[in-house]
Amino acid sequence: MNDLIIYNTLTRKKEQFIPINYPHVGLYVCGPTVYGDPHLGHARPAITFDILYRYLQHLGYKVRYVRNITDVGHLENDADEGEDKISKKARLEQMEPMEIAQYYTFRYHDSMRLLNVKNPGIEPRASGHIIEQINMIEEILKNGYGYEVNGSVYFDVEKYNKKYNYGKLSGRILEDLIANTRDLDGQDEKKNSFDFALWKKASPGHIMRWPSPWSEGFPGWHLECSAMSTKYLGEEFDIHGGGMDLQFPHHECEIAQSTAANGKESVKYWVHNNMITINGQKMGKSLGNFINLEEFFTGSHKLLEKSYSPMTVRFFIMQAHYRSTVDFSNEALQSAEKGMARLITATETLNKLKPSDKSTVNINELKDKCYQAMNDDMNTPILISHLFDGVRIINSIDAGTESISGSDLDLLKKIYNDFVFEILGLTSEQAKGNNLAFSGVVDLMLNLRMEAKARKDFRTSDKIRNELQALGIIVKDKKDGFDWEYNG
RNA sequence: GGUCGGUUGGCCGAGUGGCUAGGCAUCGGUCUGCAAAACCGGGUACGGCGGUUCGAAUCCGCCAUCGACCUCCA
Repeated sequence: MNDLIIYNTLTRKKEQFIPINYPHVGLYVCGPTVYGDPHLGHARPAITFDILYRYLQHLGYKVRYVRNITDVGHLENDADEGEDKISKKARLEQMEPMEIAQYYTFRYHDSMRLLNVKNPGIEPRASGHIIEQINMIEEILKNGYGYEVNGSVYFDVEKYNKKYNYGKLSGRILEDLIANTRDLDGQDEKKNSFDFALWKKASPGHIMRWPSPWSEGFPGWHLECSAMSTKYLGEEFDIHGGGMDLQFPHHECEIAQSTAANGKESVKYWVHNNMITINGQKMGKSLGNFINLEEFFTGSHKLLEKSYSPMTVRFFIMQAHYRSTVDFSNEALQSAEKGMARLITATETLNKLKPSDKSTVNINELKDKCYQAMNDDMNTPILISHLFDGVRIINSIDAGTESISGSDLDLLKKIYNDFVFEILGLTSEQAKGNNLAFSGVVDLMLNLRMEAKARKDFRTSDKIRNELQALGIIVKDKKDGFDWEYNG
């Protein structure tokens, strides 16, 4: 249980995972900003940290998993006058801001359910924690690391950096930031361009606004995560996750805020997943390769040759290490789809295996390798490669070229149940067996085919096979019978 | 321009100073009435140039190339 190693962005090293309050683990992950449909970029962190959550639980930790919903928009860089993303969308569609946020929150939940991503224990909304954010700003002001200008409050990075180290997470040095500053609009209120907003006074047209000691306005970007993680996980907690693109400035600012408010660092392990590319290119709206999850599941995007099931997307993401970029292409997705089908079929074959007196295969070694892979910074591709080695073992036992003892068979079943379904979170999407009448009819047809084969009536047997195949039923002959799969 | 991270065989994608990653595709074989499935086996690698080393794809340097971030974009 103490063998888990994870890569900590803060130290840029793999470190042994030791929770602050064993056996409890606090896990905070940056969730979506709900102003648009969930896309591949949302799937990657959701799945990465779903696996971490599942694995920690599997190891016996009691995990409190917090994943926020950002429904207080963030200022938009290229919008005129720093407009709130959610309120902008609201005006465009003539809806209430909260209506937009609610709609896309449901859309996000729907996609997560399809991807078999477990619900977090707490899913706090930024809009529901305005008071906590205001309190945090007051703490920061009290400690002297913030200043108010015209109803807005900014974080004093330069002062903070004199005592602490601003830039430690992303490897930035304040002097470089000063040297590289660009000219941006609306910077004149700040002492320094790299200062960031804790509270913004709302412009007259800004719909989302709350009262505060400083102005009617809205909280700054990075504050919600600091306030909500502190509220639910405490001033110090174990793991904070999110996409690599959030390292700077978002997570850097979170560190600064928490440290400035509480006087100490809040996060022990920072974990970041890498990004997704499509056909080798960054995914972006302007590049026309922006594919949302629903388009994947239905195959409706023009770059997709076919639809890809949620489990295919999940499996594909897990076949790459979470700290590597992963490139989506039709060819790669289709090979993942086939590979996963083979893995899932093997788990079904496993349940039909008959034990022998003794084993000719080493199941304990397989188990150890699986744990070693997961313990080594959640190396799911290596885990999957071991599971495929196991597939060969399962099929060989089924074919009679290897044998397995009863106790080894039980262990093998446990390994596959634990790793394939519980930890990797795959589910069988194959429809076989869902309907007793349906599978009964297929079995009946295939028994008739067996009889036809027995009397060498191959015209009839081939006709049955071909017509079943046309209906999506794949017939697999075995030595002493048959098996089949339905991909409807 | 700055910081960081990549560049692996037909495609995807791990890993390691010398010992088969794995998947998909492909080729040969076994099985089969045929096919499929399954099993066995084969081929194709480590961006370029130098250096360290008995030995580097793995360490170092330079170059090329791709990507992320660089203050309000999850």
